[in-house]
Amino acid sequence: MIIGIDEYSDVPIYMQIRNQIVMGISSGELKPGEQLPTVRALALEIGINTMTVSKTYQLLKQEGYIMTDRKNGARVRENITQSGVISEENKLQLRRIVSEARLSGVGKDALKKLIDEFY
Amino acid sequence: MIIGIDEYSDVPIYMQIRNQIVMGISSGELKPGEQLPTVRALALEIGINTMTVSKTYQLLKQEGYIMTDRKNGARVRENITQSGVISEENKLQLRRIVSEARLSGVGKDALKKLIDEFY
Amino acid sequence: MIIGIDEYSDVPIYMQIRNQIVMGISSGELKPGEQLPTVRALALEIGINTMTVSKTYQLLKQEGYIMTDRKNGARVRENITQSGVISEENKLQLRRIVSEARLSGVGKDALKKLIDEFY
Amino acid sequence: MIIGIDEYSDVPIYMQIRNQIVMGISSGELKPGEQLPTVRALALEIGINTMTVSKTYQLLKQEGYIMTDRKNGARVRENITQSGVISEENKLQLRRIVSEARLSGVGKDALKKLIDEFY
DNA sequence: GTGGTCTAGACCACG
DNA sequence: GTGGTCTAGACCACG
Repeated sequence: MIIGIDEYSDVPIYMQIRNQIVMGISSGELKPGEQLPTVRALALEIGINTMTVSKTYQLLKQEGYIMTDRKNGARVRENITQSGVISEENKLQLRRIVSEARLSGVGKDALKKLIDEFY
Repeated sequence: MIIGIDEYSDVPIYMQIRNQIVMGISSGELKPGEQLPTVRALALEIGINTMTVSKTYQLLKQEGYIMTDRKNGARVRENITQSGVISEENKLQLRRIVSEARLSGVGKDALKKLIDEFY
Repeated sequence: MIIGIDEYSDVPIYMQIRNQIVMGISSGELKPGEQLPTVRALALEIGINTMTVSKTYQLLKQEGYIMTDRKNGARVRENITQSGVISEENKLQLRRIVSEARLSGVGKDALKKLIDEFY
Repeated sequence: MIIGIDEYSDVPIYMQIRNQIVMGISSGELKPGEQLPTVRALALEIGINTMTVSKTYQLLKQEGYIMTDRKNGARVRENITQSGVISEENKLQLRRIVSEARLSGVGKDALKKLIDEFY
């Protein structure tokens, strides 16, 4: 899986990586149990500091998306805990996005189509 | 329209206000041409610095949601420009939200229901 | 409140600070709403790096014990969320401590006395 | 006695095994003088490196919980030295657990009940 | 002035 | 070899 950083984005680098890995897991590009690159390898590949990647992995681990075993490095978790609900924060952000889309003249159906595309 | 700040949120205050005003315009709670409170009044009401509210209004103006003139203060724009498309940034955020929801075990339909609710 | 670091401990520095602050909040030494020292001040006082203190504050914030407002720095939260239950991890650790105490010839009552003392 | 490893835990594997054996001795599931499995057998059973089990046994021996001889392998000590006091480290950890429980809204009695349960 | 992020480099425990 | 921790120093957005 290729990870790309937008250096002009307001989103912190460790968060950009985190988001891309989460989307990769959801899309199936990253399979349950699959090895992630080592902290050092990913840092070298992207051209950033190991600490930044380390921060990403710790966040993903704490969120329950990955696990780190000391021998093999980081792996996608086999059984990701499913809360069954959307977080309040994501709900609020979704509401904001829908509002902005509506004011831009984007219809409901276009939004639902994107849901289908991304799901 | 009542504006509330979540002091525990990581979203900057000026952005929280901006988001609530945008959602207010979209929902119709704020009508086209409607007068917004003065910077000073809103700052006093929320209990924050005037500079922060000022930043919000400048952002909203630059985004084309409101217009300001020296005489009448800030007003919701009568004819907000409609690009007809969702911004790339919002698209990416939507994709992230959908991914997280999916991994949480939330179904497509639940997401589409929220679209209906928020639109 | 005075924070002391045991540099020979296996517990990471950021965790030692975190633990002491949590115990300070529980004992009432740190009151709800009370200002914590700034990241820089605490780092200087303890003689460690600001990053390490920053890590502590982020952890405490994520755990819901403190909040950071961008103007005034970090403060003890007024309304700490009460789960009403002991975490599974703490339960397991408690069980280990009780087992070790028992094998050392420490009685039940001595343990309960400590509960009273620390609560 | 069955030993289980939590691969998602931050507690090192050798420590998880050590803790379970100590709790097993305290609960009476492992009797004084009882033979422990060989390093190789236990490693095979759990599916980990022999080095890790070896580390556990060395620690338990050094702590005075077990004794090893070349002929019979490892056995639970008949007469574990009883200091009669709780170690300073365990005391500190107990204090931390009590503090966290208190802030979570858990009462003294619930904690004492756990002492009774685990003792 | 405040916390948040990031770098370059180092050392360590675990396995 | 792996992630986890820490340092010394820097820049930035927010308010």
